Amino acid sequence: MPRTVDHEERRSMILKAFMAVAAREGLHAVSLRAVAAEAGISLRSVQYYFDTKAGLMQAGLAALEKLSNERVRTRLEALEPSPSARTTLQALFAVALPTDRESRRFHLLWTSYAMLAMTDPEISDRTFVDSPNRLQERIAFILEEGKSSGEFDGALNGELEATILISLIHGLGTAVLVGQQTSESATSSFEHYLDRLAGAKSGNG
Amino acid sequence: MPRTVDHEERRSMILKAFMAVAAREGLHAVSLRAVAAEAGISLRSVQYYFDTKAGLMQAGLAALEKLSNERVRTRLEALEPSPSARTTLQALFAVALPTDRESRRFHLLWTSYAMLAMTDPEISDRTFVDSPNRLQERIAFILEEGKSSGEFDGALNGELEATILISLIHGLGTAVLVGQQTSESATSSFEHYLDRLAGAKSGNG
DNA sequence: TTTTTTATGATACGATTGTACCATAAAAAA
DNA sequence: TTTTTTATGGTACAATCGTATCATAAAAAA
Repeated sequence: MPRTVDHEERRSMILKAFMAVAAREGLHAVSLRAVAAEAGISLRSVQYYFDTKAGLMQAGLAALEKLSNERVRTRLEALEPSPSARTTLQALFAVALPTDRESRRFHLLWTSYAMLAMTDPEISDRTFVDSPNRLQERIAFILEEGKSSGEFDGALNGELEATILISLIHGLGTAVLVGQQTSESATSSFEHYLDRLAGAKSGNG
Repeated sequence: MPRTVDHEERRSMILKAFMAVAAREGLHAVSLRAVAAEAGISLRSVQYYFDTKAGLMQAGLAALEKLSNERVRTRLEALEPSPSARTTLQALFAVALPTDRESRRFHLLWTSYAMLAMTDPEISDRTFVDSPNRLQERIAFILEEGKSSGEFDGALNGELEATILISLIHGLGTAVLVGQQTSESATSSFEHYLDRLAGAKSGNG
């Protein structure tokens, strides 16, 4: 088996074990030995493919981000052709809500990483600015489309509304994650919000 | 000095050191020795007042919650007598926004604890349900008062709006904490939201 | 076939951690 | 004054961690 082994396949196999350990025991409790045991390989092999623990942690965050992007893309591609702005926003909300185990795992680890990045200089804190920024731009774009199609009022401030929407989505997601809200109550709240957003066609001043 | 020493004063002195270490190095990096060094006392003394690390961690969360409640209370008491619903909501938002160092520290540690509670059974996860629930009830009450005074539409669903408001406040707070939003943009967004909430007096169907 | 490179295992090392134990100074109680 | 209790320091211990080193099986290259 040695020589000619797919490095990327090997790395992603180890990263899968990393995610499992991190989700089960907490990001802070991840150790190279625990990841090795989870993957069924030796400590040395984890070192071989990620060099240091910092390398593994950084790769873990990158993998998390990639996974999230794929989930969003899959969800949006599953929509009917030319979906309405509201349908698209609903899909973005649904994929962000930590309902299934994989989604809950993502939320837990993403937030843990975000907090870690605030004290640990080895974790890039740009990720937690750039990634939400991209989502916010996407939402702003959806809102613009909604304005063009007459679904939303043309006077609606897309940038401001996008900021509110992404914060609301994130806030409701966290509330569901910690168990303060149920998926149902969070969804009703979001739908109610969309109702008013669509209904407030004449703005407020 | 021994015999007759104020235990509560001693504990809160150590907890202050605990907060400092946790905020500077991250909650995961807190050790009994680091707290002892920060407080300028011996490891043994930290053990004496908190017994185990789990005891210290639990006391840390309780202290954090108490600190937050005091901040909210102080802020609300500083308002003019009989403030409008909007003024009260603005104050709640302002105190929740991580602008000053103490507020940023609170947000970082609170969220870190919330994530920790999801994998560590020694940290009570009820805290992260009960505490937001109390805030949500308070917001709902404020909205009811606003409805009575005519500031908000009487048909407004207070429970639903409170859920949205608390999630929005939390979401914007986190966005500011990680640096994705500035305090100014978050504040504009919140004000804009309040505008529409107050303006949508005829509901939406 | 011999040699080199790749991938992996085993393990040792120094550092750090939570916990437990022993000693003792100081104050209160007798 | 003697005795007991409280508060604190010092330290030892076993466990765990990240990292580094040595050895080697296996495959590719020569």
